[in-house]
Amino acid sequence: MKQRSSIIGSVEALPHRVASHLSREIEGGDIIPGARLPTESQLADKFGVSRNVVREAIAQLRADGMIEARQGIGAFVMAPEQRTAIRIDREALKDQRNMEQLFELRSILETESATLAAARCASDDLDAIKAALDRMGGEERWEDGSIEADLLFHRAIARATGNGYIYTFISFVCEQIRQSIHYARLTNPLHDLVEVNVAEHVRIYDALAAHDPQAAGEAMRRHIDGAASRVGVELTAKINRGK
Amino acid sequence: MKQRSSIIGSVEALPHRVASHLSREIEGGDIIPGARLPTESQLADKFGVSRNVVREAIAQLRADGMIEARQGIGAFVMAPEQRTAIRIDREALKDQRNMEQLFELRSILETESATLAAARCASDDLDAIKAALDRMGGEERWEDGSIEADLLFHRAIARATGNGYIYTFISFVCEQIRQSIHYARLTNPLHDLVEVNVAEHVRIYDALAAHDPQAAGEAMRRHIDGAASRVGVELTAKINRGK
DNA sequence: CTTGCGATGTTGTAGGATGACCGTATGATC
DNA sequence: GATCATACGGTCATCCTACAACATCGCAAG
Repeated sequence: MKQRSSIIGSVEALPHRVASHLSREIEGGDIIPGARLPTESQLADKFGVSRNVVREAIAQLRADGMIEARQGIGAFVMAPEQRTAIRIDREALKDQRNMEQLFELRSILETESATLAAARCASDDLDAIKAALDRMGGEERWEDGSIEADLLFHRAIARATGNGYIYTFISFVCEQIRQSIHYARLTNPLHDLVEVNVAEHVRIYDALAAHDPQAAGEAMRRHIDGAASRVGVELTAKINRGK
Repeated sequence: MKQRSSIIGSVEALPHRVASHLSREIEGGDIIPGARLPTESQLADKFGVSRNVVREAIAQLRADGMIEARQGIGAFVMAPEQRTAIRIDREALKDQRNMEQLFELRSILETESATLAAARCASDDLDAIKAALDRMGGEERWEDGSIEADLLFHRAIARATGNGYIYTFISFVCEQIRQSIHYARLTNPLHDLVEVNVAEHVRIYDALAAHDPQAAGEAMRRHIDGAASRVGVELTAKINRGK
């Protein structure tokens, strides 16, 4: 079959490209909430793809609650508040300010996570956290393994809160940050900073093991601040949070 | 065209039903991460739908990072940690314990949101918050309008933090809770409780207007606790959070 | 004026055809 | 016998056409 003339040449799949394009148009305000999208056929012509591809793209956006399609009428843009999913634009994180804000959110979640975990964690929770910590301090300080153990550590704490939503949200935010960092600079030895990083984790673990919520929370907050500065993000806007 | 024999009779669209079914199978552990899904044709036969429908369902799951399709090989289940989107199962919120956990997460986010907002909010931010408050206390205390103004109030505070991610996360969590409540019990007069609710909001606003972070945070925490108990959810596991 | 019905447009679903890509088996070459 | 090129079947990616389900509008009959 002859190849249609595509909009852009890329490795990404067509539905994803169409979805991204529509998503940006909606996010950017080109199409206001409540407005109707062009028909599937029109979109197919516009992007130079088949109607089938357009439908798959719309299926993705519809799953997020970004648009709503009604049979016989058309597809409509929905208000951004009633999304059924949270999605973070990886591109936006290249902006230092956005990364800073995401770190601030992470700080909030993780600080409280550590606080709750200190009060609730059982012995097996502590074992899991300790295991992750050992992996970090162990021989596999090389790039990937270390980062993986780092995430494992934080997830283990989140799990120790006993709150599945906290676990989900923290996992998500951390993963977004990790991938964004990993993408920005692939090589990151800096062994002296690794030592600092491990030391911060040890302090968190000690507070958790002592079941001291306040100490755990503060250790975690300092750690996130440190982690942020280590990747070049300064949480300048530090407020005198209720401490 | 003759109607195929569908799995279940429902008003939901076919792709969504297939996606939900697959999602539950993955979430439930029936298909472990890394495993390969049946081919599109097999799934089409299994669900009694066309391959087109299966592809739309997979498109949704793929957008969430739940599965990954590789041309020429098949579709594979991915680890739950590397999802690219957060989605909350509305069904699961019917379980009191899950609702309780979601409220706890909301408490964390909103408390810190109020704290930050108190330190950062500008006069126009306060105006927006005040406007929402007036709408709540105003004449439209009837069901929907009141709840809408309530959400508007909380969103205005989140916006005043200047952190877009905090706004997104809080909007999302609040919306999930609202829809779940709205679904559970459609009628909710209880006018005396409405007065209490408004009073709590006033206290939050006063703290924000006074730019008192600690007072704002505590007022918000008390409000969320109160809101939870008003819908029958007790945040029993209250910890001595770093006060 | 109201009501019913057809025309038209839109999304939803079915089904088949072809291209692109992957893994493996087969067979030729050294 | 070992190695490498090629053929083949399986699978996803995309395209196309056709029809069903639903909504809206206009027009004609009552």
